[in-house]
Amino acid sequence: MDAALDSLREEGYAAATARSIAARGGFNAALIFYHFGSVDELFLAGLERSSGARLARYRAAIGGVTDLVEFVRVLRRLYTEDLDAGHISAVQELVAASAFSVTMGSRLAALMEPWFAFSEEFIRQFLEGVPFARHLDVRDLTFGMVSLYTGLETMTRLTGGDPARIVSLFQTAERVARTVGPLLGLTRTTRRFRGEAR
Amino acid sequence: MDAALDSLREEGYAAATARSIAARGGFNAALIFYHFGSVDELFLAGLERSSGARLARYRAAIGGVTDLVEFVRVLRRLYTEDLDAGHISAVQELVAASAFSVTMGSRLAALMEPWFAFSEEFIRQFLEGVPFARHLDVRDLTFGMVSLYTGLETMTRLTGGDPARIVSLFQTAERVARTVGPLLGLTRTTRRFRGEAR
Amino acid sequence: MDAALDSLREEGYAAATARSIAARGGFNAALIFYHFGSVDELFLAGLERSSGARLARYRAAIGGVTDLVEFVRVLRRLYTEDLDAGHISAVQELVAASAFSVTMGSRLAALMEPWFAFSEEFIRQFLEGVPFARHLDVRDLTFGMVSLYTGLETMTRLTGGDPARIVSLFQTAERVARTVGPLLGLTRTTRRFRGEAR
Amino acid sequence: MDAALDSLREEGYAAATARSIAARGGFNAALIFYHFGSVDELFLAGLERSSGARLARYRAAIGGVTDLVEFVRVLRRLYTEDLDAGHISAVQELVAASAFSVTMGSRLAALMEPWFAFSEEFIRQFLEGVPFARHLDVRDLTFGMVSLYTGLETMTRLTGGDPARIVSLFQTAERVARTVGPLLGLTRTTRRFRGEAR
DNA sequence: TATGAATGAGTTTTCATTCAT
DNA sequence: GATGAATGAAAACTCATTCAT
Repeated sequence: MDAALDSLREEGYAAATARSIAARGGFNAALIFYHFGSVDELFLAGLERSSGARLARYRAAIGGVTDLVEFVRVLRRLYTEDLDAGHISAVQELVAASAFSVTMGSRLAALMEPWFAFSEEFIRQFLEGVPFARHLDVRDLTFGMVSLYTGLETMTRLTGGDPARIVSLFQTAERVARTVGPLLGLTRTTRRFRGEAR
Repeated sequence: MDAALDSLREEGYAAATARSIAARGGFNAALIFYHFGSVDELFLAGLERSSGARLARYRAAIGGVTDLVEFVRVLRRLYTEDLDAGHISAVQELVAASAFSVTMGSRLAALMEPWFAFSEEFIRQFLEGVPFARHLDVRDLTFGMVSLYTGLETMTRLTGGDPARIVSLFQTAERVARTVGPLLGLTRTTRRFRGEAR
Repeated sequence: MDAALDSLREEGYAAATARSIAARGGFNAALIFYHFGSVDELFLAGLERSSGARLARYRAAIGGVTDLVEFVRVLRRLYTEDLDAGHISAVQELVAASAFSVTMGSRLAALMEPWFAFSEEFIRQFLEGVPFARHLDVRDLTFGMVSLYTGLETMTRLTGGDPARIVSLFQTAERVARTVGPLLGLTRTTRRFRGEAR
Repeated sequence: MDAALDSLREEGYAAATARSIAARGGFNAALIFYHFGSVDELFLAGLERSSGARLARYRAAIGGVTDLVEFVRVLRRLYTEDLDAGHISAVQELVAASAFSVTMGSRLAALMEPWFAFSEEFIRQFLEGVPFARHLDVRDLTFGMVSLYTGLETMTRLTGGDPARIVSLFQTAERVARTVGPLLGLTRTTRRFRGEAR
């Protein structure tokens, strides 16, 4: 699975063939079919495993954040980590490649489901008690956020992979958060300071 | 070129083979190589042509807009049009598929350049005179906007292609624009009312 | 025809396609078929033309030579000329490529026929009155000479195309001629001095 | 490898396609790529194998010969054997076909290297102690001999493949050797008769 | 559980040649 | 005499997958 994901992010879906994966992992290509049935299933298995681990990390890091600025900051760290590790690359490759395969598409969609759920839950919690929230559809925000998150990766790669843009972008986001957040009452920092421990 | 782009959006990059394109267009597959040299070159030629036409349409529709709400509304119309026509699909397919090909990647990046330029110019013009703008890096906003724009397409397709989500999302965006715009002085409606013709 | 022969010697038979020849000559590839019927026929036509011209040159330069050393010297000049001009290259390419085509093979053999005839005639004349000649079969000498002549070109090209080897080889040949010629009575220089003008 | 070489000598390079080789050998054409990567690599592998075996045979048969006439005789036997087996044909086909491919050309040149080395070593040894040798450049003789050896094959094939010419040619060579050898002291027969065992 | 070999289906690409204009 | 477009046949090569061992 490691070899498969490595292949995916370093060479792309088209070049991540059974032979190439096997070469990378130092095993016989037929083993892929013995254990996983097909190359795509191997990718899915790998993704399932890594996806779970990553989601847990996101939950731990983001879960209790109630401040918009803090949120942006944490997200930046997570994002650059993921970018470095190539996690998003791997997913994006599969998503793009199997966008037209009904089976693969739904398998991948299922894989993303927990992420949508987590995002939604988090955003919902974040907006709780915020007056402005009645203008917002949480599902829309979730969808937009996930789309942006993955879209950034694609665009970064396309434009040469320079992470500077991403860093700068998160800084701008932070400044927006700092300014807009309070205006919309999107920060519950104050309340937190009133003493409830977490 | 039509057949190629149709293939690209309806079957995806992997299935958009010379043979399949030729079958769709009713001509001999060898013609692709005779005229374009390679399948990828054909895709690029098609994209170049459609990209120019689309950009012109965007310029015409968005160019003079100075109101954030109006902007969101126009963008929604353009986006759903594009989504229907499959323009973004075609680009996304190519982008994802050639993310690892240095040559194709840079060709595509070059193709997107005018879009970045247009977005940037528009955003810059939009923020002119807006006090809040000093918190914003225009290049970041541009990058984020383009990424979101294309990312939405991928995610829409992955989750079944239901356009309802997109419609709803733009409605939410409109509501945000309506509320946040004035707060940040992002609307120059007032000034426009002061009589300067456009 | 010029374009075809140029293609042949500079790119080799496999790469000397109708399209490439036409591009080199600045005309439409279909013209080849209009005028010559096929690419191979074009090659043959070109070869026929150049072969005649070259043979005339050989005849003029070698015809009256009766001294072995002089012969080697003249041959060296002709050979390096041909090597530079790529004449032998072109022939060799065709010979090798059509060695298994009965039609092409016999056409080429026919093309070489005058060369064999000339060589044979020259050698025969050269050996006239030479006592050692009774040990020699003129046809064998001819065949060997032509084979060596063309074989040298192939081997030169294979080993990097350095003409220094050829130069050196002809020098060695000259020294052999100088030593061996008189021993075998292969020089009629003396007789020529007895007054017959040339 | 056998099928490939057979194809090469019986049909020529152009017709020795993966399909034709596979048909001849009774296996799937894809196997060629599985095992050798490309058709050319297969040819090289085959040639490498057969070249080694042939060189060993030449060494054994020619190695100890010190008499020029004997040498011609042995060479005639070897040559007709090779001609029958098509060894030279195969090489010539490859040499001619890949004369313009830098990679293939150098691979083939490397393959011929041991032959040049062997020829040179043999000739050097042969000329040892021969006074006339100071007129001769051993590298030139080697180059000329190899060129003639292979050139004869091409020309034989071109002129219909009749081996009679070759037989006759070697007979002439033998007669020349018989006459010229002693004149130049190219025979060490005498010395051998003086009793030194070999 | 592992492997090397095998294969069929499919891909891009090339090219001589034809043909309507 | 010239051209651009078209095409069928065939080439090299790839790859997921199978299978005997």
